[in-house]
Amino acid sequence: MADLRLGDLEVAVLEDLWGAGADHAKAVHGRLGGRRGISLNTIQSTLERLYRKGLLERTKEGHAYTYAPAMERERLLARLIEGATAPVAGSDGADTLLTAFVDFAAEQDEAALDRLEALIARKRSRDSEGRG
Amino acid sequence: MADLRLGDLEVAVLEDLWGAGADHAKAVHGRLGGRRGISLNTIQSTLERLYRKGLLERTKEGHAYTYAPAMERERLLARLIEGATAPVAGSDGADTLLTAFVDFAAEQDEAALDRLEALIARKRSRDSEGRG
DNA sequence: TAAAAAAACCGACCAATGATCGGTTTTTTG
DNA sequence: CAAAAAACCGATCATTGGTCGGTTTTTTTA
Repeated sequence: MADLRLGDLEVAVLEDLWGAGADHAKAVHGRLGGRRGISLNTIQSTLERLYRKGLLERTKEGHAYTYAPAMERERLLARLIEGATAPVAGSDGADTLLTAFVDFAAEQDEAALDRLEALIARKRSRDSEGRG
Repeated sequence: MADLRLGDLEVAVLEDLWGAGADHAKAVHGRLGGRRGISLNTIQSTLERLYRKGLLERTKEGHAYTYAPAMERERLLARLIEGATAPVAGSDGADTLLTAFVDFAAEQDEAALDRLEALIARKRSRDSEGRG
């Protein structure tokens, strides 16, 4: 379940469903198909692939599947980070990766470190509050 | 220069050179080839590919190339994070990604958030010191 | 209930990329 | 100059994502 490769269309479909919440292949195609000149079949295959990857859930409503994201964007991002870095992040504890991320964040913009700290604080308070 | 896919062998070779600092194809093959039952040619191709990707530098010493990592592990990790997440990290500012990372870190182990904070603090002081 | 419409399902092809190497040329060097 | 070492060239294979056409199954609906 580790490494997760996503193509352009797969990401586009995910984006679409994060926006729409849950929908049928046809509707997704309606929104993305035109812009890309892509057939409904292609969208169906892509939905199926995302489903097999565990990134979409689906339920049969009447005759057609309704697809919905199986996780939020943040969760997927976390898995992508994990998948992309795990093979390279040495076994010397996770600090290499934490360091790398701090460097990365600092490169983005000056205020990023502040926001990162704030998010840590919020995460802490939520966790302690919510369960324990 | 964005997306960066690394195969198993490519990562193994990078690891090897982060350890060795700089070396010839033959030496890398000496260390990795046996374990994998891989030919010297395969190692050479892989070094070449990594070189083309900008992940290794090389200089001709005598008749053979000496390859060395073009960046440290942390820098590569940062690029992998960027490459893996950029297509999915919405355009709503970088906070989605920061949040995802905080979640990810928190999942790793309890103390990770503490270390992350410490690293932020250190990064800050280094930066202001260095070019303040 | 039988035809028409809709959607799933199946299988196929293409392109890119990483792993893998054999063989040939070039460069050293003894 | 001959032998050894390494680069260089090109070729094959597997996997994966994008792309469909055609067939079967399921629903409608006339």
